[in-house]
Amino acid sequence: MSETTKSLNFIEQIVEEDLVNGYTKDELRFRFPPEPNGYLHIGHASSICLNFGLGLRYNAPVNLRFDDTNPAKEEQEFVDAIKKDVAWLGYKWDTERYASDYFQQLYDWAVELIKKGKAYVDDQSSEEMALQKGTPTQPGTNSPNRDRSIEENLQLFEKMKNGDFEEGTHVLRAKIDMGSSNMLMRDPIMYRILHKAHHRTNTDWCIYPMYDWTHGESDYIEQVSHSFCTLEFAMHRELYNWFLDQVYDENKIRPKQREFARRNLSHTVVSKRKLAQLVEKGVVKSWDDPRMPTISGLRRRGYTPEAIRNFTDAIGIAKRDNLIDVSLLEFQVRDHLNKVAPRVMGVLDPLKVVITNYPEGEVEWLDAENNPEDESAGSRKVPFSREFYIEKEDFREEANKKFFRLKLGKEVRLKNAYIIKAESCTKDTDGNIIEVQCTYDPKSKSGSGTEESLRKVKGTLHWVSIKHAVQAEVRLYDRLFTDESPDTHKDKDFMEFVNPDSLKIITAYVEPHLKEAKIGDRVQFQRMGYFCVDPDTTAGKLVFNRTVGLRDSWAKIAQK
RNA sequence: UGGCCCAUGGUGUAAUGGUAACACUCCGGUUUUUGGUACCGUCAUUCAAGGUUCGAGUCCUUGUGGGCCAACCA
Repeated sequence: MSETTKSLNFIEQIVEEDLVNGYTKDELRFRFPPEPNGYLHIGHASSICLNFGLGLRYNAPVNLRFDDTNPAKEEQEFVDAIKKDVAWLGYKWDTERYASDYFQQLYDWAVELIKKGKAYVDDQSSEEMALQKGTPTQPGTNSPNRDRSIEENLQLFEKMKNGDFEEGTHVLRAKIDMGSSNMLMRDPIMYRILHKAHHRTNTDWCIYPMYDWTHGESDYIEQVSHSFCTLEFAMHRELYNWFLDQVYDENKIRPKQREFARRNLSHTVVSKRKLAQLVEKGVVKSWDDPRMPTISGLRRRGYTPEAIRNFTDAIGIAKRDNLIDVSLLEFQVRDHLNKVAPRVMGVLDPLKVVITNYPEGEVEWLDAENNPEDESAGSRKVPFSREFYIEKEDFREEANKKFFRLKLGKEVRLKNAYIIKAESCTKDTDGNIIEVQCTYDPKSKSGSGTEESLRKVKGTLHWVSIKHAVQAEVRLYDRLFTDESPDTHKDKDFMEFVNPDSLKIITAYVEPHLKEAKIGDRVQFQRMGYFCVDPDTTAGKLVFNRTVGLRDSWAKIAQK
């Protein structure tokens, strides 16, 4: 064990300081509080890993709390999807909570605020209230209803709750300070009327608490010690604390809100509205399309939970604006898959090769290592015969010495098989090469230990015996947007940057044993990249998604 | 004519007043039956200007640049 004391991020430092200044370890409690109004995406992963990571680090409970205060947007379907994604990422929440569990408590507290003269019912239109609210540079003015009597407020609020009013006609407001430089403190709305069924409380309520009134109090009810959220909530902290002051009991834990910068990933968008647009416009097929930055999309793409966790770990957490290059994410999948993905051979762009001196009809089952990074992965048998496919790009009639592949008159190693030499090739009437004729060195078989087999030949190709090949649909993905930050241009819509070539579907030929592959299986097609079996796969049709290509230094050389 | 937050290489993060670190990317090299992996090497005096200090990326001031705040959304 090396003594590499990893430096703490500023969030961990806050917790450490609190541990020094009075908190005991068993008082620590965290929460991940999604609104069940959509699918989780890569941006949420940071928050999930931050909160659950803290839980793991301090052996503290982490609640999964659904912030379900707006029945107009929230659905059970999203609750289920979120639970699935968090669990898939590998985290276990202590208890599953819902802000809606606290509706009664919140209501009771609101009544007390009214009694203390700290909240009032306003029956102006939202336009009137907006006008009175002022602007960031101009103070607001008091509502004419601000000094309504406590008795009247109580009656009105009761009526709101009982459903006596139409939507939009009355709200309950906290009486704070219309002159505050913080707009959120200008008598914020605590409750609004919504005659809508809630996915959990159904029609029990027709008044619903607003985020600010709900969030801190929910943290307090759950005795969450640290409530971490993104920077755009920084201004809410003052209000969070004000609401907490109204109900706080000194013998209890007082939750502390702190903010961090949301992580922005390059070449994608993450807002629900924009992702929905991609689905609706048919740019992608679904919310879990492998090109989507959703957790479900990444999962389908073949990303592993480990890769995503390592990614969030590597990018850290801070307060400054950021745009994280996708290469950091891609590195993590490659890094993990390199260790765990079995190697197989698959030809994506086939060119037929015939070994003229190999006996017709003969088949040899050759040994192939499953993973050079992991001896315990063992080996498998791969069929070799007279005719097989190689990649079109692996043959040239002539090429310079930098081309370590098959060319006329030169030798190359077939992975796990023989050394072959290209003798001639045939072309169709358009001049396209359609077949290469080779000879092989029978004594050069891989692993045979003969002098010939030990010969060093520059270049090793993957191949698939034609007679044994299994056809598979392969979906090759590229970044969804050509611009690194598609939705930050003032003069251009993000849809203008959609990459028209983000998906390419081809037919590939793969090793026969892949017929047994199951949905979700991840493999490396040697020299080609990492692939996983898509859920569209059926008994008669194999479908692979390319998760990510291998690093390709040849492509860089070839470009020059 | 406001308030709050932020500023370290191409990217992300660290350095807790003691002489800029780690990862990715890029470029170059070694090993290799994957042009993969692994390994080695190159790439910044920290937005600017002042100030405090023996010493400043770190503290102060003033600029500059960026983000956030006026939903009965979260």
